[in-house]
Amino acid sequence: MTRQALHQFNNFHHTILNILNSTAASLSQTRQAHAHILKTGLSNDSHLVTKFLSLYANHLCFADATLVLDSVPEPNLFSFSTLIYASSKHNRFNHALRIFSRMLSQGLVPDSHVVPSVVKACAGLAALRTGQQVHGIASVSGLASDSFVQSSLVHMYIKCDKIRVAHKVLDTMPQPDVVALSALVAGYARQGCVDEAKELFDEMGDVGVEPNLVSWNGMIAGFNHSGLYSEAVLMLQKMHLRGFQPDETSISSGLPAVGDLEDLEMGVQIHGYVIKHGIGSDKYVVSALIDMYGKCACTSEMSQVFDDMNQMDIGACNALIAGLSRNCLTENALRVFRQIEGQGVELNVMSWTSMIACCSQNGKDIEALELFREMQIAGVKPNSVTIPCLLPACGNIAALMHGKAAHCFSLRREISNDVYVGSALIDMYAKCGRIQASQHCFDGMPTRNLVCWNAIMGGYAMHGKAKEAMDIFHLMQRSGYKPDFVSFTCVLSACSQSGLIEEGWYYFNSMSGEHGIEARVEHYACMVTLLGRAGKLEEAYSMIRKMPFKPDACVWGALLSSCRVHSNVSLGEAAAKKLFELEPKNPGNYILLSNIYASKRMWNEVDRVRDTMKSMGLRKNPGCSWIEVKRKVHMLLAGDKAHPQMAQIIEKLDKLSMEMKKLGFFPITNYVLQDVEEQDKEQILCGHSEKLAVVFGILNTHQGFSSSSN
DNA sequence: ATAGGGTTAG
Repeated sequence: MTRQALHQFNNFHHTILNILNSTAASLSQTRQAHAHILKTGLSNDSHLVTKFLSLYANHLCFADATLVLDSVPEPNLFSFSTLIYASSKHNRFNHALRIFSRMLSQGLVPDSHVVPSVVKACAGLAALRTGQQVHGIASVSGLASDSFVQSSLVHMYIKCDKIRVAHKVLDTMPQPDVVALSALVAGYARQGCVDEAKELFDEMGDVGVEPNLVSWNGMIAGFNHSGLYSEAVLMLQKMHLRGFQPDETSISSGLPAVGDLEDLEMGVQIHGYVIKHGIGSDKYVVSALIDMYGKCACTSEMSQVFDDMNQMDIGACNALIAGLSRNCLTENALRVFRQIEGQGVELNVMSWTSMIACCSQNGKDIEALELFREMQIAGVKPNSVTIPCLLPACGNIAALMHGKAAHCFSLRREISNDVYVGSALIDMYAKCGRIQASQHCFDGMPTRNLVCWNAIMGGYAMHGKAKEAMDIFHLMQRSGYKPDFVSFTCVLSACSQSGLIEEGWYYFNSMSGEHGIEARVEHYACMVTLLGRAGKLEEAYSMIRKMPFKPDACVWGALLSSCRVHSNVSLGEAAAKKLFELEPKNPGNYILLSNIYASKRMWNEVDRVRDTMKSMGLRKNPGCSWIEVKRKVHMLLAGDKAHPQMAQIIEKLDKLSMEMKKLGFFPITNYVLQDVEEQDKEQILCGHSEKLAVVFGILNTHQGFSSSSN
């Protein structure tokens, strides 16, 4: 070696030592040093190897780190441990587990340092089986009494929703620490086991552990997560009284509960606290404030908080979209959504799902379906919340094909067993005229909740199958479910569809009598429909007058429809008068009234109503009737599965409904069925083999219409 | 070289 070379080498060596001792060595420095080490053959030094492993891993260069590990003939426990620790720390859980299994295959016995990192990886992946195996290995290696190991196991079992197992592990700890206890408290509370959480929290003192800020926060978050809003808020107040300063976490966990209680006064008070304590720039706090104002219907305050935010955050954006959606400001929500998209902030599943939910809840069904498509093009994977948000849009416009596609999607993503997905599928199929498919979904569900039962019952009610609906109502109770107000809406509407007056009264009276549920406005609407359709119009009217609250448009609408059926002018006028006040822009009400006049040949009155409509710029919305037609076609096709062209017919129907809604009105009914009476339409669609030819004829006519206009 | 609590979509 020449003198110069030796000098250079010494310089290098010096540099390398400096680099290795500084924790903040840059990636290029690390690479340079590593290259040098490889050239000069110092790579058997296990201390150096470990140092490189840790440097590479902390720069998230796991491939390089693994390469270093590969270059050593026999890495020691310390080297493995370092890499596993770093992998876990940076959420590379699978990597951590791979390295761990390599470590085991080299015959190395894990120690109390490496096990917590491995367990953390299992927790991160919610990999219960692997976690249990690691637990076994730790026990065999005599590490089960190490407090760090135990603490990590507690955490892992909580993440895997095995709270009781976690509790057992904790009970074996001679001195459970505040960390593990707080995690367990939060775990219980999150799962809705409030009593256990409270008990554990209250008994912390007895074990010699004082609950700290984190313990309190865990309780608040847990209560919020389980829907126990007043408990959450109470906890927040209590901790403050006990001398704890609520921090960012306390506030962001407690505020959503304040919003759900619509306690604006407290919300504003907390907002003041946030400003006073300078924690208003925390992104979680900002999101929670937006959420709270949104829930309290204070949209301008909500937007103010958003505008004052100094850093763009997708969580806050999502909260804003949800808030606008909640307050029916669909256009604004869409604008915000597109703005975010344009600003280069990455939209996540929640952003897309919120937007889809917003559209399907606010009458923008086509937009919801289009957003779903766009979302997939954008490469964002829909989840088990996205599907139940999308499906109502399919049902609303009887878009069976889209609904089926969503069903297939949930089967592929293995989320079809989710109770919300299942319930939404049941409802979608029913609305598309496929009650058999609804029943099939219901039967296939491994777990059910009340929502599922209500969905299938509502489906039968919708199809006018009162017997089936009532059977389900009783079967549900025998299966141990207590009916709620939705269940009664379903069973009552089933009765009203089939004119079962006696049964209707029975269920209506049993509601408050046997089940302790106060009748709501929708239950009264069902009863009005039931009585009205049976021709007991005066009785229906007195039902409305006896209601303990202000009748809404549904109730008056039910009366008006009944008056149409029975051609009752005087009561029809009374109902219409109320409806014109409640929803002046709904053309359906004017049409119903004019139909009543027409049935009595009161042509002057007919003209008067039509003139009013015209002067208000209203016109008949044929889209609604078309969707009804379509439902019937779906229903009828379901009974004729053998028809060779069924698939094409349905596909055409779906495409058509999309196009027509886009056009803003409904050519088919206008164009072809314009002058056909209701009962004739019925005949066209429910006749025998000609029916399909007729439907096809309609479609072909429309096809010609639509292609020539394009 | 180990550790616990947070917002927004049904």
